[in-house]
Amino acid sequence: MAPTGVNTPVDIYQVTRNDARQQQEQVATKKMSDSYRKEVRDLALFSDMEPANFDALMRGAYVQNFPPRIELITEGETPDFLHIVISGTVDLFASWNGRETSLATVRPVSTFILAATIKDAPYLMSARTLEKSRIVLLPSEDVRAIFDKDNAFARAIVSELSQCYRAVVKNTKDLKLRTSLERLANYLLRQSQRAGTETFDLNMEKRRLASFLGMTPENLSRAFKGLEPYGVLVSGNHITIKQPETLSGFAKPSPLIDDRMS
Amino acid sequence: MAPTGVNTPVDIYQVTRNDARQQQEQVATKKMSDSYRKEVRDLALFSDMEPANFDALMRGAYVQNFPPRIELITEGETPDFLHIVISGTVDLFASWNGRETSLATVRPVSTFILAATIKDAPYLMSARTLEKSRIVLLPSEDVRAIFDKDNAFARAIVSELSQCYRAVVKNTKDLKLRTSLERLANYLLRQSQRAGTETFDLNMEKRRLASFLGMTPENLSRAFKGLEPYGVLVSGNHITIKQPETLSGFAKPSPLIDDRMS
DNA sequence: TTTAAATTTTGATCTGGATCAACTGTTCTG
DNA sequence: CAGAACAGTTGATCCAGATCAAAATTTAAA
Repeated sequence: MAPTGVNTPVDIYQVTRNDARQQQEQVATKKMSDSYRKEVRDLALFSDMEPANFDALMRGAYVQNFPPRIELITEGETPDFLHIVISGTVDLFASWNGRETSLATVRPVSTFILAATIKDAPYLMSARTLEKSRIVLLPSEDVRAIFDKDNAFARAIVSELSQCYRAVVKNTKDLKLRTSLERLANYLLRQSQRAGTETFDLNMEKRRLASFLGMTPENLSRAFKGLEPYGVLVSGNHITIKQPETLSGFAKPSPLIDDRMS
Repeated sequence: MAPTGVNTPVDIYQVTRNDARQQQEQVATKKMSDSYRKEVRDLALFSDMEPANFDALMRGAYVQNFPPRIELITEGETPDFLHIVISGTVDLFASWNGRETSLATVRPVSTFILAATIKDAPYLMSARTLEKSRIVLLPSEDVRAIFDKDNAFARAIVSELSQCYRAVVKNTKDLKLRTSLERLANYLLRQSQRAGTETFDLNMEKRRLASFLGMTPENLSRAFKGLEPYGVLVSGNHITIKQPETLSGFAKPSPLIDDRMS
């Protein structure tokens, strides 16, 4: 009945709003000093815009430290801020009818929910921190105002959105054209390539990897077993691809699905 | 083994390039006169741009009539043109490892493969006409050149890409959070809403609808049966939703998945 | 109109992957 | 440090949906 890779929201990462508020107070929200200016400015999204406009954007910005497992935004709400992950990890997920699925992981340094911010339309995904994270918050109204007057910024947004769009299309192809075993095999090859070695650590819990790949944790566990014949060695988070060609022969990676850039 | 809603490419719509070329010659490619200017200009994507820039774009434009089942573009190729469907229907699909799946249907008047054109990156999807179609072709280089100098155009592209991005995200949620029966139920409700009546015709073959919804034709057939208890009457292409509330109670449509605008 | 070809439907069977349950190992926490 | 949560694994069972085969329609072509 229930589709693949879905958890009831109550059995995982359940942190109440109150908990969140409590913990946030430990590290106060503050106006952004120069501390993270450079990191933000270096993002392709902001690097070409007018200095004056960048300054204006930064004047309204906040930096906030969040503890793990805090829900930052909730799907359906209206975007108050464009978020930028400076450190830590953020999980984008969605729920429907008591089911939940992981859609993406955001790592430093990058933004999320740009499309909702620009269109001033409700979030389609919720976001939660996975670990202690530092987030820059840019008021949506400021972002839209500067989008309206800064042409370089508008063009950078085009570039960013194209990238995001293409990433989601690739993900859809992965989901519709491959079995779960194939998805896992290709995921491992991508991670291996990213690491530049045949040995690497999974950078998220298996539970969430399962949800991301559209399967249950039990099945992911079996899928890892199923890749043993292709030379995949698993020990906790630690993965070794002993026979990359063999695995590749099974996974048949394609740049039109698996190249995370372009 | 094979994932859901997939066909081998050879068993459907197999039209060779030669066939295409032969038939195209029946209706010659031509430089675009004023005939379709207005339709193109009325698209949100082009309506705000500088008249001079729009003219420049139109000077390089072609209109072409295609017979049904012609492959217009092939995934992996580099975008030569931004396409605009003036009449007819275009299917966007993708293949991997001998499997194929339908990703979207483009209807008049709208563009497709904007992201690839702007980024000058390989197509992620192939496109084929489903019926006799009239397509306007704008050379990609022209589009990029004018994107670089026309600020209103750049902003319109942001709006269009946001829309596309959000549509794909919604589709992913549909796929990952719902069973095939739920997807069909919600699809019918959307179509009904679009038509404004409880009675409407499916606007594509069931075979392709199945692929689009991520299931096999056999299963779609059974799914229609499975919706009878919720007051869905099917006769060929003709659908009647006899008890919209009952169906809605089962389908549980959500604006964050099913609202095609916003 | 009469074949021919393709789509759709129906039935029977199979299988990938979900669910349920029990157990192990890990990491918080009092 | 002991106990409680929780992540991960393993086994047994179940089910949604794929596959295979064939009949019934529909569409297209001669």
